[in-house]
Amino acid sequence: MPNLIQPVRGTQDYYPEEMAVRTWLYAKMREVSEAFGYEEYDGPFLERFELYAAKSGAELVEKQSYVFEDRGGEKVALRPELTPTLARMVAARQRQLSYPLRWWSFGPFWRYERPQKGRSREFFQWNIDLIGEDSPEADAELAAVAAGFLRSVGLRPNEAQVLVNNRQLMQTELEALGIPAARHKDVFGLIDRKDKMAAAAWAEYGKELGLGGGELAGIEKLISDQDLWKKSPTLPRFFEAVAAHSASDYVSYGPHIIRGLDYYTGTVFEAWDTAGEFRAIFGGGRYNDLVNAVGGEPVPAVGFAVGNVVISLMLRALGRLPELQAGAPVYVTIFGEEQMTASLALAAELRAAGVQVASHLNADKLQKQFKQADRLGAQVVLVLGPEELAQKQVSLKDLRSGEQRSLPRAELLAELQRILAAA
RNA sequence: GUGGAUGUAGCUCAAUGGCAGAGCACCGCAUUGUGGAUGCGGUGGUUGCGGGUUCGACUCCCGUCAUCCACCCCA
Repeated sequence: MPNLIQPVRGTQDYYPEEMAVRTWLYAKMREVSEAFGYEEYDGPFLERFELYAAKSGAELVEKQSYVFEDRGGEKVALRPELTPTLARMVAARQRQLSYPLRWWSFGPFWRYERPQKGRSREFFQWNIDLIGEDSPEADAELAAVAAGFLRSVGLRPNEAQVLVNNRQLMQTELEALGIPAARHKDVFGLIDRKDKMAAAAWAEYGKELGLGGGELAGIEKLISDQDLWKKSPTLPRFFEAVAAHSASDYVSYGPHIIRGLDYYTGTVFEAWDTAGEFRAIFGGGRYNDLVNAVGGEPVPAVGFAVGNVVISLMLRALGRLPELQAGAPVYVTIFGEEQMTASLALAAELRAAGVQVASHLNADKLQKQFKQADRLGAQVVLVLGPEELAQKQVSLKDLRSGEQRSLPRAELLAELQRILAAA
C-alpha cells in the first residue's frame, strides 16, 4: 500500500457507491430544473484567466484558482465558478438570445483551498440562473426552485431553510444609521461574519472598520430584526410570490444574510441546515452588473449554485439517501461447463427483451455464485442446470423472499418483469 | 496562507521503550444444485514515508506526505 500513488489532494474518487449518489443528485437537479422550464447548458472547464480577473472576488482569483500557462503561453484557469462563463456566453450572443433565459448546468469546479469537511479542491456544482428579468417574481421563482430541490431530495422544512435578504434594503438601512455608501462593502463583510465570530471579537472588528459604538449597536439591531423585510420595496412582493409557488415553508427572511461575494446587487439567499451542523448548502442572489462586467450590455440576472459535497454529507448524516442500486437486478448462474453456452444465451435473450442481466463468468460452485449475486445486489437469480434444460425450464430464485421455483422458459420473461415491477 | 490534532491488517481500533493484537470483513470447511443466519479453521502488517536517539522504536526526536478540526474564504 505505501507504494500506491496517492490521488491529488482535495480530489475525490467516486467508487460506484459514491457515483450513484452523485448521479442521483444530478437527476434531482435536472428534474427540478426542467419542471420550471430551465434548459441545460455547459461551458468549458478551462477559461482565460482574465475572465475571472474581471469579476470574481479577489480571494477567489488570486489565491484559490488553479492558474497556469499552457504550452502556447496562454494564461488559463480551471474554472472556480460558472457565473463568469455564463456572463461571457450571454454577452457573446446577447442579441440573438430570447429572454428571459432559464439555464442550468452541473459539472466540476476547482478551487485551491485547504480541504476539510464539506470543502474539497475539486467539486461538483449545480448552477441555475434566470437572466433578463429584474423583478421580485423572478427572484421568487429561483427561491421556489431551491425549495423544490430541498423537498425532492427528502429534506423537510424543519431540517433545511432558504434564508433570504436584500442588499438594497440593507444599504438603505445602513444609510439611515449614518453609514455612507463607501463603507457598505466593509460593513457587509462584518455582517457576514457575525455568526462566525465571538461577540467581543466581532465588536473589535467593527471598531477596526471605524464604526462607532452607536453604529455597531444599530447594525446589531438591524440584523436581528425579523420584520425588517416589511420595509423593503420588493421583499413583500417576493414573499407573496413564494407563497403562490407553495414554497413558503422552505423560505424565510434572514436579516443577517448578506453573502460574501461582491457582485450581488439585490436579493441574496443561502440555504442552511437548521441544526447548523454543516456549511451552507447553497447560496445565490441577484447580480445585475455581471454581463456588463465582461463586455456586454447590462442584463439583470438571478441565480444560485449548489455544491454536491455538503448536501451529500447532510443527506447521509440524516439517513435520507435512497438505496441506490447500480448493478443488474437479475443474475444468471453458470451451472457447469456444459451449461455455459445455454446460460450466456439466456442472459442475452433477456437483455434483448430489455432486462438488466449480469451473468457469472465461470462454473464456480453455485454457493459462490449465489453469494456473489447477493453481494452485487441482485434481486433474482436464475439457474439453468441439467434438469431445467431437459425440461425446457429455468429455476428462478427471488433473493428477497427466498422462494424458488422452476417455470417454463416461455413464461420466464413475464414473471421476471412482474417481480422487478413489484420491487 | 495561519494554528492544532491524528496516521498500526481491507474497515474500526488496542498495544507507551522489550515477541504487533482484537472485532468486523475476506477465504475455506460443515454444505459437490443455492445467498443472507450459525459453528469451526485460515489468510492478511516494511506500524504513512525518510532520517535520528537507543542494546532495542508502533511508542521518543526531526523532517515529509496525507487526513481531520478551527481560522481564511466559500459550494
